[in-house]
Amino acid sequence: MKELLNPLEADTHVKKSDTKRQAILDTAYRLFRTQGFERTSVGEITAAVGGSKATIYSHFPSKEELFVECMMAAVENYMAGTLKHLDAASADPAVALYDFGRSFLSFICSPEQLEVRRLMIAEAARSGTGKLLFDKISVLRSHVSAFMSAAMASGTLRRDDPLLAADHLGALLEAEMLEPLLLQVREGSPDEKEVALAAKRAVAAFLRAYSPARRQLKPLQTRSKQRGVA
Amino acid sequence: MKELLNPLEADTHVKKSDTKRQAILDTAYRLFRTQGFERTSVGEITAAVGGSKATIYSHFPSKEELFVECMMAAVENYMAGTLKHLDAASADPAVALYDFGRSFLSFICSPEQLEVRRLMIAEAARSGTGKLLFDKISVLRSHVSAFMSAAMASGTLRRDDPLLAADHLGALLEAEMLEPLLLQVREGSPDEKEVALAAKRAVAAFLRAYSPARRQLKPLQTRSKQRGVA
DNA sequence: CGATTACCGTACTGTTCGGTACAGTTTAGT
DNA sequence: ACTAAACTGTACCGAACAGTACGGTAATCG
Repeated sequence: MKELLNPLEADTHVKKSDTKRQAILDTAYRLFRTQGFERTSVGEITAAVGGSKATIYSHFPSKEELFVECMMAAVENYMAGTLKHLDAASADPAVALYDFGRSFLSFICSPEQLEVRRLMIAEAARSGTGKLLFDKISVLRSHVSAFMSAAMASGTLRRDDPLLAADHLGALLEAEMLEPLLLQVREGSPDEKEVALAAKRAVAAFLRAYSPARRQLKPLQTRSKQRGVA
Repeated sequence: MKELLNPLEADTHVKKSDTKRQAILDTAYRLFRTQGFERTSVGEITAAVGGSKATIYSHFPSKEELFVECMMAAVENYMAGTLKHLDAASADPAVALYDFGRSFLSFICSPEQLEVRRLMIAEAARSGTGKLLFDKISVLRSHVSAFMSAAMASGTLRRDDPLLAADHLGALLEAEMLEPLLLQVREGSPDEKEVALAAKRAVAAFLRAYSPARRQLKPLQTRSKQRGVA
């Protein structure tokens, strides 16, 4: 019953049990996250998941490809964690932005996501894992950008490059907490209250920066043209 | 003549030649930056600097401490690169912020600084190197915060937490470029024109967010209290 | 000059790692 | 029950690694 879920996933190897494969992926993912790629040995994964090293190498051709599959699962998880907070668009864009910002920041600051972020940056050059995550982030960016575009069309935000506005919102959200967390100067994740306050300050600053201009201090129609990635 | 420059630096080892020590540090720093800690072997450093492995181990007790010394030099370099653009305060705070933002962003986006940043995040847990960098960043933050404080006192910026304003400015500056560069989705550093445009957009958004309020939409005296690091 | 000192080159030790071989054991489909 | 596949345990290989030992060389300084 469980083998017919997808017959074309045998691109690399033959078909094997799926539960074992998933158990290996889960354990390897956890160890890679907390220890990094080089400091995690296949023997350690074997001991943690239980079983034999040969089993791992019957499911994955190398440690490298096992790592890449873990990272692909990680970015899928990233998307599931961020995009689900984007559909509930409140009537007031201010509270919609705040709700999104708070849950987004809370997700970003979770220990697992911090570990993934560190790992992605550390191993960005390896097998193009960095691009893997960035492409997923781009999807999120374009979603936020669509929200911005709509808010600009309805007049609740000033007319500007919606993608730029999305980048600025994301940066403001991360401004207070991300750097010390990535550099591990604090021990654990911040609590929800701290996150909520940082998100509140970030959204407040964003709304001040992107509220509609009261007077035409600057020409409104200047849309910056093709600023980088589409 | 050169041995009397500092007689108390022999805390770890005896006094040796300084030029060789510096050559080892420079080479190791470059290799660590481009390849990371684990992927750089002492033999590789030896081959690149010329000489023998025993010489390295006569200057540094272990690979780990050699790495830490490299990172300390890196953060010193970081401070020298960022703080020097902060003194030239123009009359108009807008152009002062823009000048600082552009040079700061250009420095941050240089290949060497990107490599250092990746390395610091990757090896943040090792010997507290992450805290090492963050403490230096905090010095920069407090300098920018002092500038903000002065601008708020003179009425050119709205009254708010100056440290928060500094964080928001820094985040806006990095908003467009840092993430793809850290994840290595682009090949090299952006050119000066791109950096200047991103800085211009960031400073424009910042000035919109932190220009003095025209009317009292929100109470002005609400200073957020003790937001994290002093 | 003589002696101390830094440096070099090479070989070595002990360990760890990624990956394989293989024989035995469990599991699942029919 | 029979069989084929997946799985396990252990042992192994070759390579790479951090760090050491040691004899030889070049430079520095009295």
